Amino acid sequence: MSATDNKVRVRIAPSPTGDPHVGTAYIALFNYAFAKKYGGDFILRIEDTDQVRAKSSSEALILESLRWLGLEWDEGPDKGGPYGPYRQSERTAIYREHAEILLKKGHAYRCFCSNDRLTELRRQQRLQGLPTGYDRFCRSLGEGEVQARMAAGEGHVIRLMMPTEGVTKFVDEARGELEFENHRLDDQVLLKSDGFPTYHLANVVDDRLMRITHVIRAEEWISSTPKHVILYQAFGWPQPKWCHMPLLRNADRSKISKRKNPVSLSYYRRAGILPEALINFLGLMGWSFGNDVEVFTVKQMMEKFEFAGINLGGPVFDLVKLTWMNQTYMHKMDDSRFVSYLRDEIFSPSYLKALKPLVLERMSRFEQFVDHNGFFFSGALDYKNLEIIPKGKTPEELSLMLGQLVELLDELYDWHAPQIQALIEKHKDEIKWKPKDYFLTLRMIATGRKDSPPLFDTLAVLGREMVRFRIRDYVNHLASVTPLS
RNA sequence: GUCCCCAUCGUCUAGCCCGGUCCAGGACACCACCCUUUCACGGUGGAUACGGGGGUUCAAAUCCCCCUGGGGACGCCA
Repeated sequence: MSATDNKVRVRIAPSPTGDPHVGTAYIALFNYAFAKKYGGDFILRIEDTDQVRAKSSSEALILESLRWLGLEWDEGPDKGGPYGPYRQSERTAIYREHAEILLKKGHAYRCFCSNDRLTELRRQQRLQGLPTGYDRFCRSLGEGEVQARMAAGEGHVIRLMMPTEGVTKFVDEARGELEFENHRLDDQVLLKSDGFPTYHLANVVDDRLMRITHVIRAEEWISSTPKHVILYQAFGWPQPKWCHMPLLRNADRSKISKRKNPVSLSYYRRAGILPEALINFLGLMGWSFGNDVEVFTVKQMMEKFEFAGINLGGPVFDLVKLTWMNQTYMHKMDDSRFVSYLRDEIFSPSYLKALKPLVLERMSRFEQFVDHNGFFFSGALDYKNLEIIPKGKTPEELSLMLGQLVELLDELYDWHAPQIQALIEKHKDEIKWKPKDYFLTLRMIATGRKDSPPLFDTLAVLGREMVRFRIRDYVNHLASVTPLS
């Protein structure tokens, strides 16, 4: 084995299905710190195998966000490297080839079961209190039948043939040895009927082909790891080392989610959180520097990082402490950084340009700009002096309506004024609110004032995360001033 | 429901592996006081935690078991 074979190689493998996620940055940070501690490589791989949900705009945002945080990768889709391509959608031939290998080796089989059958199967299993999972119906299909159905062009998937007895063990670097009974493992789909691989296949194949030595990922993957271990065994490959980081949590301790927390890195950037403050704060999640030191750089972190130092309790992502962290970094800024930050991030040319059509005709002197448009640059607003609850509506009704709205906004694919307008008009009609009640209320919540530029354009410019944040913030405010009975 | 992971102040955590130095340390938030024309920063002090029950031991936050609680996974999503 040559020296390069021993080189530490880790990866971050985000799926480009939406805004760049704070959890991605969190896992990226620990991968980065670990790799750099040992002079290893940090690889960025885009896992865009979900044809339905992958968005090309999302990938660019992920790259931009990780760069903003200073987590620069050594190999990735934009800069290439010796093990490319680094975008899974460009590697489908590789996955098909590997699925064929497993088929030949007798570790996989073709399955023709329909989605309807699978759904019904799961329903029955749950009804009877049985563990859900594929019943391995197609395992027993004869070769002749398989060939015939394939020749007839019948759609099918390729499943992994799990061992039915014994146990699968692996060492989690943060937890020690973990053990799973094989007969409980599902015959995982490896290749979907659209010819694309599932996460399990693509991930294992790529990690091997890209010579990944340590898989550092979130805790939610623990229960899939035995399947991955078995895949490595089926291919006859050596395993990487595994380490699962605790999951970031909402205040109620559930897995961090956009419904309960801002999770978009774009949001934190817009909110004026400094990248080094966010990174430092993330470094405090599940890990500590030691000696009661809380303020440190990535460089300092990577000197000290060890798997054994990981605290397994799921850390609550606390905006208040993040804000404190940001303050300590802000106060240390020099003059030029202060000026350039405001100019490039807060009053950036692109943002000002987006604002121009909304604000210009309402101004007669430039001095009015700041006073009229503060809400375009701030976060939480002050609702104390506004009468937001429409006449004839109860706080409960308003709260319910806003809850529905947040859900709807979340599902909106295109965040542009016409789409936002269509969605909101529809909701308004469905719940039979008067336009004035609905729009004025929303305007006040989004802007903190009764007068502002056109509502939908304003929401579009503010961004999904900010709008959602303000609605949520207002609902909290509402609950605090009117104790719900 | 089934399997798996986890468990120290409200929150982030130190201590736990190698039991005594811990009537548990630091930080955020909170309260009080000081500084101060205001606010903020800063300083000082305060309140607040080993989930419960059994063991083991001279001794347990630290080791073992049970319970409870929390979380995750169970998709042709990742």
